[in-house]
Amino acid sequence: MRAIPRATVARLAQYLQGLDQLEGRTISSQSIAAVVGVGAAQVRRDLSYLGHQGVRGVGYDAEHLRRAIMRELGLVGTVGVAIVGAGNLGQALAGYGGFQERGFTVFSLYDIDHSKVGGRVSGLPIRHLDTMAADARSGRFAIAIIATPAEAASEVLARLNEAGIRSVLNFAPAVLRPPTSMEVRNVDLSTELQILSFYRKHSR
Amino acid sequence: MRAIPRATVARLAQYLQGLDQLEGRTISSQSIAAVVGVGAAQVRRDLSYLGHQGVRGVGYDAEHLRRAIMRELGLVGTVGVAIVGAGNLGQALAGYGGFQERGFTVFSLYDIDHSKVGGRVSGLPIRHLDTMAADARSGRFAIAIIATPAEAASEVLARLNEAGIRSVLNFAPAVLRPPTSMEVRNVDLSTELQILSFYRKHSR
DNA sequence: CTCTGTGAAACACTTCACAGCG
DNA sequence: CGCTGTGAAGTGTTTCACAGAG
Repeated sequence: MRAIPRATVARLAQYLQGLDQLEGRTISSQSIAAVVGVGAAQVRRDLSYLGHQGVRGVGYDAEHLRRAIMRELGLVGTVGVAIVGAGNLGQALAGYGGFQERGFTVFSLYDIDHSKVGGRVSGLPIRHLDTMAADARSGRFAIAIIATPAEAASEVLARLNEAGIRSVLNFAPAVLRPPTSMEVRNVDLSTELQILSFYRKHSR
Repeated sequence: MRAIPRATVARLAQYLQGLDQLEGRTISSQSIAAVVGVGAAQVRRDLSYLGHQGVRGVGYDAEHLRRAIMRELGLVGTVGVAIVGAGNLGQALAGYGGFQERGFTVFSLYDIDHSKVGGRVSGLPIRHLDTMAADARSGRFAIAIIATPAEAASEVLARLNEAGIRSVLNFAPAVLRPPTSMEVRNVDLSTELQILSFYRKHSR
């Protein structure tokens, strides 16, 4: 029963968001399933990885469940995040309001452009990339978001690895081959559009 | 052997990117595998869904393979894309240079803010959301990217569906429940960070 | 009687290992 | 020989269906 499947981890995060849209002290697997669009059996199986959280005949206690999921996802206290690359995308991400309310705090942006370094974006400082490793090691952030051009991405990834960062969200359009010690999630716009293109073609 | 697995479709898009980094007229499953970080057997299995494309003892013809993948992904001619929401993120996406070279053309951004409508971002016009359906129906775009606030997302999705758009990439932090006629890929920053948080916790 | 938790079956996807083609 | 294409085995994930708790 140990070792939560990767697919389940991804859904737990969705259930967490979904809980916000549900009313009532207790909720059933059925109602969660309806909100996130999966089967009720799937929800029960997923939640069973957290141990017995529900009450038979009644459902799950909403608040208790929220905490249990957050604990399992490591969302205790505030998690520090760094944004590497202060270009268009980096700045847009810095302006995204959802971090704070989800328990994430952006510590800083990093760039190598001297005309940007020292400035601020959405209230966040832009620091030089060379200072990143020290900030990482002193625990200012635990997760990094790569928002650089493609050419810079693998270099940045190597530096992050060296600085002991294990979790990376990559927005650069590059195929990154992370060391096994790292967990990298790629969000490549081209790839996503290409996948959508396939499903468009195969829907008529 | 028909019906390409979803997982394979996602990798085909990656192989396509990976081909750019490989030299030579012919390439082996081994070399593709090395570039995108999967097993060679996986690559061969995936490519076999395209029919017999390789030559035993030699490998795959790079140019031929690229075309075969593009054809399968529906990347024939140029595919039109719309960006809904001309805020921070929408503007950042509009400035992303990778669309053109991958065969996608952004037709327009859409917004409801009258101070934005009529303006331009990165050379692209911002049109009123109310004109979107007509543009969709006249074939100006086939894929839409939602870059609105969370509250607006499901309303936009409904409008897109009504306008006959089947393929949507959603950047709004909302759990969207698409009709079965649509294929929606969600890129939710919070969800991604929460998943990364889990793997960070479970790596020490 | 309702709704959870879970064996067991079904399904989906990946990897192995090798026959066979060029 | 080298490298593809693919049965067969293995692994991971989802769904069914129901026992059992409240």
